Amino acid sequence: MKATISDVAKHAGVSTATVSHVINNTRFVSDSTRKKVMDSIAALDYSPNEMARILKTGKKNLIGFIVPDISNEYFAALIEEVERVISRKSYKLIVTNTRENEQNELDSIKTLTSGMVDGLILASTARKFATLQEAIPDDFPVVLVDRTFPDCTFHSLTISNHSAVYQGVREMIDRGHTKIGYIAGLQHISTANERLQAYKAALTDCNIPVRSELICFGDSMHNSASAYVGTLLEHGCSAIAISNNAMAEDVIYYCHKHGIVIGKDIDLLTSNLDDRRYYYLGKMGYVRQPALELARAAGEQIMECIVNPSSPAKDKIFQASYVEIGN
Amino acid sequence: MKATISDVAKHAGVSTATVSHVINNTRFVSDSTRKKVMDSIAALDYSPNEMARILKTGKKNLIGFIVPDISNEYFAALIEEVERVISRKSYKLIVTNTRENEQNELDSIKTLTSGMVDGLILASTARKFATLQEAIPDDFPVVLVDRTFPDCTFHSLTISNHSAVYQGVREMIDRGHTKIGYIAGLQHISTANERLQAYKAALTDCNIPVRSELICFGDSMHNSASAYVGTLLEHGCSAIAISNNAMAEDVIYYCHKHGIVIGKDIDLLTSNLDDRRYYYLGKMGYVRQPALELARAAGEQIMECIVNPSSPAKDKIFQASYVEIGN
DNA sequence: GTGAAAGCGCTAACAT
DNA sequence: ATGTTAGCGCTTTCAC
Repeated sequence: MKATISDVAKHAGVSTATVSHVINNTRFVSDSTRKKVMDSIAALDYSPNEMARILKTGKKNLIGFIVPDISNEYFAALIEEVERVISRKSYKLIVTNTRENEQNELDSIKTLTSGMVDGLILASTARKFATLQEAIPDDFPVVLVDRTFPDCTFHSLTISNHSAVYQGVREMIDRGHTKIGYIAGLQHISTANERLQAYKAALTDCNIPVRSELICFGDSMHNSASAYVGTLLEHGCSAIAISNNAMAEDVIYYCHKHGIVIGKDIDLLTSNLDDRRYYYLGKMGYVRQPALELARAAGEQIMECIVNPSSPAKDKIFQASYVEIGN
Repeated sequence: MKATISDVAKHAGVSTATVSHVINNTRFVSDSTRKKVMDSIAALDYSPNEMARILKTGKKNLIGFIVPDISNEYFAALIEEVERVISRKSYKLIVTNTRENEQNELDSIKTLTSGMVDGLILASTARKFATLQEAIPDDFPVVLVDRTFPDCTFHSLTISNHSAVYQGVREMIDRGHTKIGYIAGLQHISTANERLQAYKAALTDCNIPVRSELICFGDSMHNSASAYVGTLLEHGCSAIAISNNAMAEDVIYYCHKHGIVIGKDIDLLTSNLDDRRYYYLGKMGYVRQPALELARAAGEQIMECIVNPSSPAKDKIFQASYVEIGN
């Protein structure tokens, strides 16, 4: 079995206190005893049990980040940047992936919040805020990121897509499109919902009827959207707006596979954190997400929550911007 | 503060043993006491401290996965698939990102292996195997994935790129290229090294001198490669092979930005798990990584290691394949 | 049907 | 300069 601190103490002929103090440099130990202890540690291949330490001290220096879809580069970027921010305060980041599954999310919350991490960043796929509130211990430091709820009482950091998507659809209309398809994401996700509303608002404001057969619902992840493109085209769409990047990539792929030239045969509105990947795929509308700013703010916010757990919930909203890319 | 099991016991007027048994359904409790306990749990918003439970029982049902670059979709795909596999055995996955930094990796190893997880999957960025061996407790269930070491004594699951890259470069040569640039990754990474060797071997076998000014070294992550493209072109390269997908994306972006048509002005050899993304970027050579197979095997292997920690180290090597994509 | 108490591996007063 | 020991929150044997 794995050696414990008392094994080391026994082996070195000292007390566990001394061993502990050697490990943590937390009080003076003479060179000779220190050496004995170090030797015993090496001899027994000892390393302290972090769980026991955490249990005792309550200090973990660990943040949890629960994401819905780790294979979406947008969330990957958030993770990377959050990690950067908190590592400067010598915190480490632990990530779990839920695949947009609420039960997975609840399981992760339970594992992480019950003594494992000091704080939690959460891009939630929950249906209702109440579910979350129930799952997370009172006063546990949490910040919601990317997605929130109308009745949310946690800190929340989000990106509003309304005006950018609205503008994107308006541009399509201005370019003469009247049959504009929409591929929506999971409607319990605040961002997905907001984007769909923006699409509808743009149409309505231009007196174009919102037709339900032109609106398809994907699962906000890869592989759910391509099936809809054909249908939308059959319905006569000359333009398609897509809720998020993962589904947009499906659509783009579909188009290329079928020889449909983007920006010519079809007008596309898509979204991501960085237009590099889309730059060369054809001319299209693009909703740019300020993901790094969001991640930085989230990292700083969770650190602040830990220091000051009862500060009033902030509700920071970043703005996505509409751009046109390609050539 | 957060309620503990003895708070609940006190509140319900029972012993901690009873509370524990109610929570875990581990011995009979009369309906009336059970109800009292449940009520107290609700009243105090109690949830058990997982760390304490782990400390006591040693059971965690948690696997750690340390990746070097979470924003690389290849690793994201591995994560997602590993999670799928182990969740079927009701294990959860915890991920940390090292950004190709060895110290980050060592820190993560320490956090995870000292009592937090039952097993570790590791795509290592360590320079030497000895470093790893030192950091990981003896007999801790580990499987190395994607990258390994010549002197590795852990289970290791990798993808050989030698023949695919070799073939890709040979095809370039067959198409008449003689000045073929190479953008290499971090050379302490086994895969990056293997690919560079394959490139050199292909040239040598065709009596084309390996010229060091045509070989550039990136960091295997985004944003390190684009700077080299101009240089390689100035040196007269008509073809470029790129070690991994993250850097290839830089190159592709660079080309499009500068009006260099892929498959016409320049020949490219790149690599990833899935050619979808590259499909429409022009005609190019492509090394396809069987990432999902790799991930599945890794998930199964770590589960087996946990059941049987002392089974002899396996060394499974998958084969990447060369394909031509685009049109 | 329930309780008392030991102990998981560690840290940190309190001693000396 | 170092040792003794209580206790972090939980599970589980043993006892009743």
